[in-house]
Amino acid sequence: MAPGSKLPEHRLATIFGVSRERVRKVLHRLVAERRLERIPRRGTFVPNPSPEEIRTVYRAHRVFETGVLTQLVKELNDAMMSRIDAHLGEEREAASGADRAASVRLSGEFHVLLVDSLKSPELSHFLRELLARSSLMVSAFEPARLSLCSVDEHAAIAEALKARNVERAIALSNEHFTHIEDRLAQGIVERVERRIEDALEPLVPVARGSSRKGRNQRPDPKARN
Amino acid sequence: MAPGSKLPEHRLATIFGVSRERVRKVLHRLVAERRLERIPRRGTFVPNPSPEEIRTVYRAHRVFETGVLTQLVKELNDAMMSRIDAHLGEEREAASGADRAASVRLSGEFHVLLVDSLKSPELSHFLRELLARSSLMVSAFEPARLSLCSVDEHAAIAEALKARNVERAIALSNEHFTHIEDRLAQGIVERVERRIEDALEPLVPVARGSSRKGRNQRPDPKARN
DNA sequence: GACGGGCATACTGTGCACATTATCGACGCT
DNA sequence: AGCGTCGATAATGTGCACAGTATGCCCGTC
Repeated sequence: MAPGSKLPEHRLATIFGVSRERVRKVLHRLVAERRLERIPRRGTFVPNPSPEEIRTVYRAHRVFETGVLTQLVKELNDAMMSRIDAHLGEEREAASGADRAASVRLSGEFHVLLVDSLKSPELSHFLRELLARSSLMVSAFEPARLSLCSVDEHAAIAEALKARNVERAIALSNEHFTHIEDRLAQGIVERVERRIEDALEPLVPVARGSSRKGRNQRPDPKARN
Repeated sequence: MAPGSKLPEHRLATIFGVSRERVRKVLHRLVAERRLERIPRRGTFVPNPSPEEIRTVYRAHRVFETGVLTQLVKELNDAMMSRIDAHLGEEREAASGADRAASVRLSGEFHVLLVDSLKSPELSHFLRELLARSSLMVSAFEPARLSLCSVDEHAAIAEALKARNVERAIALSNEHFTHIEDRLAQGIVERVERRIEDALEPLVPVARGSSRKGRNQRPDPKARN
């Protein structure tokens, strides 16, 4: 599922064995959630996030969690703290173990746990949409390093919360998201460099033939899913 | 457009002179934005917000704007302040004048102005969805008093922002939304009382006849738009 | 050899018709 | 008279087929 690849409705329908209308419905929902992009009369595409978009998404994360932490300090009780501690325990276990998938999932759920404790479906829903977009960007630009959220940074935020230190919790949270953003930005420049190399390769003298370059201008004509 | 009223697809299609599929698409989008409710195989309805839902929406407003104000104090510059002042001027003008519609619109746009200055489409989009839900609740429970946002409260928040006083700005903002929430809660109890009266009326002895109570159990069978 | 216009193809957009299901009135029973 | 069941009706859900359009290839021309 490379960024920029097209998602033809009929192809998806045949792949998943459902009708095209069903595919359309799902695609429209994903577009509404900003997880796909749609150009009228052209088709639906996997978004290719620009550095600017990455910046605005993580800026949203920082502003949002600032509000969450400020409110959370006012409401924090023992039950919440023990839930947070339990979650950090799970995170550490997954991080030390080999279960990369669980580690990634738990990393995101730390922030979900914080906002869910405020008991506002609107806030929870917004964070989940933001996380979905972040995950997409991560999977696009960080196929290797899967665990972006550091457990230690989560633990530090939790410590500041326990100490009822709003300023410190906010500062740590903002740094936390900035770390992720910076690593993504690093990933994107690496990707661009790789693409430039790929684009330049056909131009340097290639000894042995089979240099079919007239057809299939698209980067991945058989892109699926 | 009374809360709880049903929105039949075919009827809307004939009213607006478009195909039913077009209506369906719009209804689904509005449902995704939580501005309508849909029960599978039953239909689409104008939401009848419960007190609990009102609480969570304004809680979201408070938490969200807390984050916005905290960030805004760090970034505030002269251009933004002058934009805010200009907006407050417009609000005052509309409030003193007879243009109720403009007054309501500008009241909401004050908060939009704040979040837009943070230059994150994600944050702006979320606030607009929240405002759409708030407006719906206001129109449902406050048909008379249209201007819920007080211009003075907006001005006070702006003053605290100028003074770089984060705590005060947040406190004023939270109170501001709590005021709106309380007035809505008051509106909802009044509405409930009115409904109870309406429901009780047929039970008290009615002198003159035409008490058709067997048919049309629905509160408004001819509900349109 | 390169550029521009025309044509074939594939994909998206949309209306339509049928199948499915919930609702409401009526009838019969207890 | 109240309640349960059955049938008619209307509204929703879904697949299908056609229309409109962008894309890419091919050929003709400069």
